[in-house]
Amino acid sequence: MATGRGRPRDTQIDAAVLQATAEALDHHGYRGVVIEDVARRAGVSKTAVYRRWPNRHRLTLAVLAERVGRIEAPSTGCTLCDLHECLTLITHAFRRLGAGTLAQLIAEGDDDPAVQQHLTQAVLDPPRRAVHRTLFEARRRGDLRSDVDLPLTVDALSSLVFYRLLLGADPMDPHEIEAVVIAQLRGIATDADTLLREATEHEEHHPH
Amino acid sequence: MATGRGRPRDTQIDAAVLQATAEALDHHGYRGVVIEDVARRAGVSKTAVYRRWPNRHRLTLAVLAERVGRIEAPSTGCTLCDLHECLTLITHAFRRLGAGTLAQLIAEGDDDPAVQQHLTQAVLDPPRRAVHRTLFEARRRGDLRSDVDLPLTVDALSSLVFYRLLLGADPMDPHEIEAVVIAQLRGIATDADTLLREATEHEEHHPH
DNA sequence: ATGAATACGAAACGGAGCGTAGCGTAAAGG
DNA sequence: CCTTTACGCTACGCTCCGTTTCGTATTCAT
Repeated sequence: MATGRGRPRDTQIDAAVLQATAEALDHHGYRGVVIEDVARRAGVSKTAVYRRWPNRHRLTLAVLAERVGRIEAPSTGCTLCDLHECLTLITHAFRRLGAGTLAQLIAEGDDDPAVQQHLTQAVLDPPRRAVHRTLFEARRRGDLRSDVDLPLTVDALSSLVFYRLLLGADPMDPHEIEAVVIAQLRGIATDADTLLREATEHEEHHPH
Repeated sequence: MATGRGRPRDTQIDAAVLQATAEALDHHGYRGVVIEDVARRAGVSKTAVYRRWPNRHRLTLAVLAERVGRIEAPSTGCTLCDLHECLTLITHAFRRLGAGTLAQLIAEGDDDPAVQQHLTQAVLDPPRRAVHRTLFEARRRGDLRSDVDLPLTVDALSSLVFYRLLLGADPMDPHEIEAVVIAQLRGIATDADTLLREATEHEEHHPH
């Protein structure tokens, strides 16, 4: 890899395989990612796939990481708005991913710590960090009590999104997200009422 | 089935297979439930297994339903205590179940609504109902605001348990459960401070 | 008693899909 | 030119699901 000895890899193959994998993922979920089919649709041999990714788990993660990894924590200064936006972003990103796919990836990591770590790093940490950052900023502004357990609150907020995706009938809708964020804020804010008022004003400046 | 024509089924086989399945589940998780192995350890033919359960998914659910289905909603009259107890029960029941197993079952139901429904009914609904009942009692006592979205609050509380089990490093510990319940109560209670005080008194009567 | 229906065990099978290996060819560098 | 690596093709071994076949056993109905 370091030295350029031998025939260089065809970078178009990487792209084609990732493309085909993404399509299979969207159409049939994780179990639709069948290496032989992916290779054929990419116009590539199975060998070429396995030369780049050690197994279909890692291949799939390579696609998902790009989709989910780009969640940015919003920062408007309005705590309620930021949290709402944050959870909305996560909901959208993971809704496209699909419940079965995520569940399958989790299951596969059950007995292999390395697999589990890759999943966590590539797919689960990014949204967590976004929520954490949002809460951190809020606390820095003095919006949150000082005794709030930040990691636990991160879990409390993001867990709902995953739960509804994995186990619920429907993913979260905007109204539900708002209700949860408000209830949560009442539990951890120094002055929840003021935050709610600020959010209402903010809404008037950025309608819909 | 209605008429007793033909040789009756050996009820010991049912028991032996369920037993063997439970052991496999505890030792190696869902993927350890290999029909051929289960049958052998139960001293039974594979045919006998498939005559009773249509596939390993249903066989596994038959075991889990008995374990998880017996979660009873506590009812001491102390809202905080009841919720704490409720979440603790769920955490214990599902910790034994194992993250990989649950994830695998969810994944398998992805493209088959019937499978998904069986899982929901046998494993996921019981804990949900326990939380719901606990919250319902609390609202009936007037401990909760009247505008509280009960189903959503049920999700908010139980989601955390599942999230930590499926995606987190460790399941919830008692201290974390308490912190979450308190924060949540501040968001939905009519008078959170009084509830907390009651819980403290209750604790003195039922120490440890 | 005899026959139909059902259960049981043993064994073999078909199928899906993962990941690997062997072989011949192609492209790069020393 | 020789070594190294990439590529495609094909075949293979492996695991495990769920099915089928066949001979035997057990029960009820007539």
